[in-house]
Amino acid sequence: MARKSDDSPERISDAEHAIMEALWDHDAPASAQDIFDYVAATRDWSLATVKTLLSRLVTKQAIATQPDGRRFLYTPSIARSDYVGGESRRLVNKLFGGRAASLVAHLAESEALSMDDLTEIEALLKELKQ
Amino acid sequence: MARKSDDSPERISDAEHAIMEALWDHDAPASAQDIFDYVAATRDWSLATVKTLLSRLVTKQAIATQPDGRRFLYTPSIARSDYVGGESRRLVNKLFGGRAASLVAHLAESEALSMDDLTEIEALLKELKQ
DNA sequence: CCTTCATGTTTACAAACGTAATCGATCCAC
DNA sequence: GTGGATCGATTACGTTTGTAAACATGAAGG
Repeated sequence: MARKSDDSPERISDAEHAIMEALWDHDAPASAQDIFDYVAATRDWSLATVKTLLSRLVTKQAIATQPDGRRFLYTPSIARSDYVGGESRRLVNKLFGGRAASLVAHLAESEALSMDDLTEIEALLKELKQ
Repeated sequence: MARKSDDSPERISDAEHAIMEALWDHDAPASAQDIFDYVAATRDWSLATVKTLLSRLVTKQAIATQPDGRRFLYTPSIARSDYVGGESRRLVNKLFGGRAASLVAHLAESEALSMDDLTEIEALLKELKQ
């Protein structure tokens, strides 16, 4: 048998990720031009580049298209929080043997967390624990 | 002018990272063969592949060599904890706008943290806070 | 000495990525 | 209806990555 029509969530590259962020943020279906305008602030890309990235994302099934006249509107087909979760997990697996607590420990020890952060997290944990 | 003899810590790829882990773990200077034996457990690589990755890492100045007879011994030139810190920060910047606390929040909410993890982290925080 | 083996170096090659130009079709304004 | 603007699709091209074979060289054994 073997998987034909797929499952494996194709890896999204850095440049592609910038496009995804634009889509997530601008949370209605957006045209290529919209995305281009949006990312122009941060990335110095040509419209052509944005279009290329959009097609690649469509191929990877990370976004979906819907026709709108003679153009397309694009929508993310995965939720940002799922993506973020996946990437976080990847990192935790790769660097902390899958133990998320180790990540937190590392952040804390390396002072990536301010005192305020600590307090905030502590409150959060308290809430989650009960 | 422009930077000649460099600074920017060259990005380490996934495959290269596996080599780094081997070096960090096997914490004496190691030969290519040593690394090969070491990673054989997890990655089905040929010795040639390991050698290629080692040279690339040398080029990227992530590891240093010291001659040992007619071969080389390799040593990481960056500490694992620095690397881990850098990668973690990268992720936090990319996905959480630089706010590490958001990462923790996300892990917690998405139940990437078990009850035990929560307790463990809570204890950790308590310790760090005072 | 000559063969064999170990070792680093060079070269290889396909896939993914970053970045874009070009092409073909369509729509809009004159 | 014609010329320019606008779109998606196709093609391009250099770099990085994954994976390795081929090559050169020196050591070691017989």
